[in-house]
Amino acid sequence: MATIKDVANLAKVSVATVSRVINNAENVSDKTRETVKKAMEKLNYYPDANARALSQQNSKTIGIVVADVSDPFFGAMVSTVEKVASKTGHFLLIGNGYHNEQQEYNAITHLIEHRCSSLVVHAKMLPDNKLVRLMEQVPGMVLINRSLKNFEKRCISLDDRYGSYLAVKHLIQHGHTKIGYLCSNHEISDSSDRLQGYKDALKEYNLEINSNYIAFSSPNEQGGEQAMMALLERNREITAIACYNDSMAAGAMSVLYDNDIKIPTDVSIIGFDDLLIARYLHPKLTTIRYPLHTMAEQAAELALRLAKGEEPPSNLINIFTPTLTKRYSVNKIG
Amino acid sequence: MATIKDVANLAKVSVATVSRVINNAENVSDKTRETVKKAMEKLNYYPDANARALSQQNSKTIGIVVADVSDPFFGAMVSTVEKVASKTGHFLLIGNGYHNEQQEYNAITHLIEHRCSSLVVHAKMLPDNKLVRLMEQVPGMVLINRSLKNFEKRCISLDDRYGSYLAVKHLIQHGHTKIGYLCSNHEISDSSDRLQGYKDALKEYNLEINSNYIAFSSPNEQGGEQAMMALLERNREITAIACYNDSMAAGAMSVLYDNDIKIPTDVSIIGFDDLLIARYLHPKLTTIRYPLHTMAEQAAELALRLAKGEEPPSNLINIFTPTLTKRYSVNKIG
DNA sequence: CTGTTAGCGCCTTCAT
DNA sequence: ATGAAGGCGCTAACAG
Repeated sequence: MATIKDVANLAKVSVATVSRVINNAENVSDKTRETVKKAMEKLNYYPDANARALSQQNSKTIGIVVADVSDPFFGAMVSTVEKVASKTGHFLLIGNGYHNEQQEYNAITHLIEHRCSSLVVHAKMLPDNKLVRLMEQVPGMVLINRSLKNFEKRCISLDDRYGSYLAVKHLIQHGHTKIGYLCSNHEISDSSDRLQGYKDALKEYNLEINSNYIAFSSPNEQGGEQAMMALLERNREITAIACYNDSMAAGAMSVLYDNDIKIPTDVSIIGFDDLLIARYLHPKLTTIRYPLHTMAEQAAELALRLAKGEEPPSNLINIFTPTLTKRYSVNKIG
Repeated sequence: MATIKDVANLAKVSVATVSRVINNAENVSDKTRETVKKAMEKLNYYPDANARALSQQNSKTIGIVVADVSDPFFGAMVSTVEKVASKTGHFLLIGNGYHNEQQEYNAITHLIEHRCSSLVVHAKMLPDNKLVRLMEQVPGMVLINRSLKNFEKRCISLDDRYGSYLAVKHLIQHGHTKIGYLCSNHEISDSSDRLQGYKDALKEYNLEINSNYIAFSSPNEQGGEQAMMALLERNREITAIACYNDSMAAGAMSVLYDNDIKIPTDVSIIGFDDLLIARYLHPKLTTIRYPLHTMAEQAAELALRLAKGEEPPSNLINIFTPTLTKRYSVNKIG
């Protein structure tokens, strides 16, 4: 692969001049610029990004770690950050944590090794203390979907508990009292917070919390199927179901259909996240909106600022509030 | 950020020794290794990946370009390649082409600049001649979902036309004769090939090709809605619909429901790709299986081999054959 | 406007 | 088993 030297030789100029052309410096005569460009073209020259990063001490790349790019939730997150990155002339490096502490850690350190000055990190398995150490070392590191003590200003998260509370309250206000909950079995705050929101709503309306009404499984379609089946086995009286997320709701709906239970006539169901799929299930899913796009965008911009040594904007929203998106999967009872 | 020199100083050894520890070289005494590791720990040392890549002339990273990571189809593709990468100790660099020639080109050159020795490229807008030039320059570059003349051995693609033919034949065999087609409006071979497959099947059974039965729109849920509405406006007699992909099918189904048209009682529908969503639509979608996982895996492994200067395995499958996945969205007519 | 040169952080012979 | 030193490709003063 051709180097800057090859180009300089061919164009009969110094490497400095070639470098200037690469970087669009002003002080190069049009004629020289032309010959250099021709030489680059002829040699199929691609400036080595690693060498540039080393020399400039700046890799112009922003890193992101998510649990799994192939999950639509994280896909949307990555996509948003990518847009911010490319708009500011950065390249995006992605790491997958796969819901595993060690892999989350590896992903983050990999990005640090690549000298990403800005980091948007979604890591839920890594314990606080390890995260703290990393946050101290990397000023451009921002946490998304998690709030870390003493670093609140560098965290963008959602009030999960409130979102879930909203969902269940919506069901209660439609007359439901026997409300099941499909819970994620991941041992992270998202799961416990959302479950807590469910309980909050029940308590507020003096409804009993029945552990038979709660089923745990993986927070995806298949998990939704399993959890729904478990719930069905144990109860016939449930008239409404709140779900950890839209994917579980989709799985649950398919099981309900298989059992000839009509939605929302027989059973109402509500999701969480408001992913694309919610609009294309039948009936269209009523759900809780997770303002992922805005949050990811803010996180990316914050990371960029912090990396430059700037302060977080004073009006920055660190904890977002979910809202209800009404569609057609919830009915008044009776 | 600490450098190898800092570590060497603190550990009172030379940088060479530190380098050996970093690379797990044999010839370092246990004692020295210990002190060096302690020093690294103390300084929060992260070896600079850019410097290593430069010095080793090998970035240990594989690059992938897709149209859009946030699209579930490409999410799955990226995820598969990522697994191959991490299994072989590589890091993954992702570029988005956004269905745009210039952006596809930029994405690829970015990856080349980062000295990814292996490249898995999904680029459909870039014309053949540009692609040829790149393929010539980068021996570890592999094309996915596209076949390039004279580079067939470095391409992994699907027989789109046959897949679509299979789908429509399936509908015909269920007695349908008035069959609509929801076509992608992207001007790429995928669109025209799949449309051609639709026509092939009709011809084989001596059915008329009616241009009123074909609607074009974006190959996503929203496009499916639009195309379906267009079809509905123009025809009442259609009893079955073949779709460019599952996303369009999902959009179409939601429109059919909105218009009180029952699936599959009134209208049968068939998708393409067999993404996760197909199993969670109601009714579960009959579709054409795109063996994406296998294909992406093969592409990644091929790219890795080629980068090492090895030949493609002789038994490599370059053109995959789609298959039919029967579910519940297609009925016998009448 | 252009060239010379000293690093950037790390690896890799080659000595010792 | 360890150290010294040149080089990877590029940038950034500094000179001219």
